[in-house]
Amino acid sequence: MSKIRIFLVDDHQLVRDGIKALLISSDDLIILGEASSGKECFEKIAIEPPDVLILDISLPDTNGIEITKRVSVDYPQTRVLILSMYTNEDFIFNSVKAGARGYLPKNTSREELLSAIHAIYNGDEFFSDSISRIMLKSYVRKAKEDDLLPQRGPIPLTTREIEILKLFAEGYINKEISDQLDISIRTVETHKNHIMKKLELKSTVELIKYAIRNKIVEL
Amino acid sequence: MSKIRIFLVDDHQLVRDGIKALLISSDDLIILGEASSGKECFEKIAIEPPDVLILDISLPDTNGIEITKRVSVDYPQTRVLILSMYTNEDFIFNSVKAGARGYLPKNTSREELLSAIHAIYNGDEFFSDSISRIMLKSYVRKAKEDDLLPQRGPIPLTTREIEILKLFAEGYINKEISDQLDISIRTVETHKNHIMKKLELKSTVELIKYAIRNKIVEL
DNA sequence: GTGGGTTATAAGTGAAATACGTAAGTTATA
DNA sequence: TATAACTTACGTATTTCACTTATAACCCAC
Repeated sequence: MSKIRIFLVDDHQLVRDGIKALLISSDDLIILGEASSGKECFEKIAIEPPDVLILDISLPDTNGIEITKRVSVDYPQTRVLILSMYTNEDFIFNSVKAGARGYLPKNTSREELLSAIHAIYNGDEFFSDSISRIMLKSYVRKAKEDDLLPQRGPIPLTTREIEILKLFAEGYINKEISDQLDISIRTVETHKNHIMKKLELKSTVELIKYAIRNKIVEL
Repeated sequence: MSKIRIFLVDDHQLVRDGIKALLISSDDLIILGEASSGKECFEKIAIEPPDVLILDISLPDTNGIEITKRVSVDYPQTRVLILSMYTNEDFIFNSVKAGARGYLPKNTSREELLSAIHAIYNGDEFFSDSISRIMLKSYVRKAKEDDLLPQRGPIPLTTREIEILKLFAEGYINKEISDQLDISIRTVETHKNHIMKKLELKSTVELIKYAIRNKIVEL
């Protein structure tokens, strides 16, 4: 069985040495190399891309998220594990968005670090309990926002009006709407006028935006 | 110390009995009552709202999510714990969105159920490991989509064209745009035609949606 | 430095679409 | 049953669309 090849990026010598010390005794891992800056990191991994890249967020010349983005594109076989003292949701979200497969706080244990390395090496994601909690909080927050933003009050339109608005906001012109609903084009226009009046909208552009905001149509 | 008052909603007698059997021996809890439908549930909790409402998703006359919504508004002091055999992300998301404080699969253990009850009674959220994993997967997926959706490729428009599109998508009609930019209305029309041709858009509605998707204007 | 591509400007023209005020017939519902 | 709300419709004025043509400015390459 081949060993998991690790590359370490952290701007503190002591931290790198600490991580190495934690990993050295695991005989299914091998430390391929290390770097203290983004520049050094890219120079070295170009020679031999590792299986797992352990990244700090804050670095002298760049940050772990930028490195993650580039690595995800240029070395898709390399999986990124973020190891950071920063645990705020923005960093986590942006790391994941950039393509990180795992995120650990710096006060993690040796066992957790090893679990994380193995998990992401096997194609899974790994987030420590504390990071998971932060992500779940964010999930809950976003789920609730999902309800608050889109509609400030019920839609005060009739069934027919919503029907017209939906078709219009889907891109049909009045003639097509009148054909589909088998009514006069004038009626379609009137309905649209009523909608605009009711909602106090001044242009068809606002009408379309209203339809999107209120999920009458997809964007 | 007062006991945590529980109310059970599930359309299967056997399930309700099972849950009661699991909880009966905990002397810091008391089963206030139970219901097998939404209607019955609302009738009974109106008399004495519980601290924790344990809800099934599927019910004969409604569903747990609708009940959650109403309870969250009408009885804010009552916390909802969803206990469902359905573990797909949509149900979880919508439950949380509706105001549920916890979500457990039906194959949960007595210990986990008790932990969940105590957690949400204390104002925390509680999701079982399996549910948490589903939520985290979704978090990761959404984080990645966050980058993919907004732009599939760079905007192939000139500065002037973007300027025209921006004003149009803000709701100005051609005449107003021509006045603001101090150009002929024919020029505005020509620009708009060019934009439509370039982007292969068939209606002004699509034009507006394009502008929103590509963040040329706010929704 | 001349030709070619891109951009920004403008116009003609007929057809198509829309805006807006008005109004009649139909349901709900109080 | 009276009133409000909803759906339907038209006339006229305005606006936009679709397609074509045209000119000046600019940049870039050969």
